[in-house]
This record gives sequence, structure tokens and C-alpha cells, in this order.
Amino acid sequence: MPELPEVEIARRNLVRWLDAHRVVKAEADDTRIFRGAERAAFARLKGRVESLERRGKYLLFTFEAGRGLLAHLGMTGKFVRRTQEQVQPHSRARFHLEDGAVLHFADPRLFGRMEPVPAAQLRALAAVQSLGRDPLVDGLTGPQLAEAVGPSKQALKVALMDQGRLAGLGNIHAAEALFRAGLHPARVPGSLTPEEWKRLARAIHATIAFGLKEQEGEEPVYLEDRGAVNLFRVYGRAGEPCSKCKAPVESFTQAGRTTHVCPQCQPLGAQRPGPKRTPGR
DNA sequence: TGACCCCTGGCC
DNA sequence: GGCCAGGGGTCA
Repeated sequence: MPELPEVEIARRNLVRWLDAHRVVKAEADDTRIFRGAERAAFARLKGRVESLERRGKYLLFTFEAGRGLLAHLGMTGKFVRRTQEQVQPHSRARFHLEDGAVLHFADPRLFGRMEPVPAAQLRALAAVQSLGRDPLVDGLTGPQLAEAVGPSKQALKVALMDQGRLAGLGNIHAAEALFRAGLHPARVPGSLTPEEWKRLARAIHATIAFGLKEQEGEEPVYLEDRGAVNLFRVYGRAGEPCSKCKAPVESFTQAGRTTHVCPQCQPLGAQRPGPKRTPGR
């Protein structure tokens, strides 16, 4: 699914496409990607895109004339560039460019979201305001991670995916970062040492960098959609031997999501993952 | 704070 | 043919 690296790749592609050619026409189908937002306002987006920012998994478009768009790819959304003749399955919204190309927002499951708003209001939207630190945009050190995630009473992985604490990590990259850091997803955030926070911050950066490197290119193919090729270290590998120690990778459910973990490389240790335990530090 | 919901392609 | 996947919003 689109998490921080996938959305960042989408942003880079869009910048490249939209820098070169203005939008001459925007149109969108009547689908639930607009939720409560005004679909007619989407059709008024045109001209040059002055800036395109990413915060967590959100894209913030600023068009000329003060028009703006907040976009979220949901779980299956992607932006692709096609010719006018090419048919794009599940196309929900389109930008027609002056060179004749068409940028489609394609989203089979309709979990994505488009919200046209005046550009001046983009940053004030609740969805954007409530986002925590973005590792790529804001940087992320061990102490900063500890400050953002440490106070959470939720399991470590659940807290990492809390967009209000840290913006951009989803189920896959959170699991991968924890594996790289050798930390169990069920650890209590308050129990991590400064050294562990540092390791985790580094692991998050490494996971994001890997995702960016693997997915750079014109056509988005999400890592988990690459057929038999699983490039992840633990995600989707339940029952397989761990790439480091050969112990079988395990999976369990946390907050309704599947978590993958190597019990050897990511020991839970002596800590009781039980509730209410005042964080030691 | 957690359970549920949306939605459909892909896989068993 | 049925179940699973899950980001994020909503609700109890």
C-alpha cells in the first residue's frame, strides 16, 4: 500500500509531469473519493501547479489562482500518466495536460480521498494539522522519536503507525523498521532505552530509503504487488525462515492489523507487555 | 480506546 | 465461493 515512500514517489512523478505541462482540464467521476468535499471544485483546478508537498501520506497541491487540492492514495490509489487513447482501469479523476497526456488518479477500492480547497486553507485542514513529525520532511532523530512515540500507552508498532505521533509509516514499513531495529512490535514504548530509540530512528530512515530506491520510476508498482517477489524482510513471510537467523517468522494481530516478527531477532525480553505500566523513562 | 466500516482484487 | 488485505474516519 502507499505509505510514505510510495506517496513520495508519487509526488516526485507528479512534480516532473506537472512542471513540464500545465493542466488544461480537470475532471472527476462521481465517486466516494470526494467524501463530503465539493467535486465541482475539482473541475476548476487548472493551470500551473506552483507547489506540491507531501506530509505523511497526504499530498498538498497548490495550483495557480490560489486553488488547492488535498489528496490521499488510501490503500490502492495511484497516479499514472497515459495518452488520451489509453484506457486506464479504475480511473476516478483526471488531469488533462497541455501536451495531450492524461494524469489519472486510479483507485480500485475507492479508499483514496480528494478534497479540493483553497490553497491557503490546505495546511489548516484537520487532517493535515493533526499529523505528527514526517521523518523525511522534518528529520527524525532518536530523541525526537522518543518524544513523539514514547508517551504512547499502545504497543510500539501501533504507536508508530499513529499518524498524529509520526506521519507516514503504515503497517508494512512499521513492521520492517522494527525488524531492522531488532525491536518487538509489542514492546511498551515507555520501556525503550535511548539507544533503542536511536536504533529505531535509523531503521525508519533505512526502511524509507529502501522503499524510495526500489520504487523510483514512472509507473507505480507497489512492493507488495510484485507477484512472487517479496522484497520485505519480515512482512508477508510468516512461517518462512528469518533472513538473519533462520528462525521461523511469526505473525499475529495488533489493533486489527497483521504484524510480522522474528521472535529471535526481535525479543520481547522480560518486559510485561501488559497494560498500565508507567513508563520508566 | 477499540471495534467496525468502506471496497474489490487476488488468492486459497 | 469465500475470505483476506488495510488507511483512516466514525462511533459507542
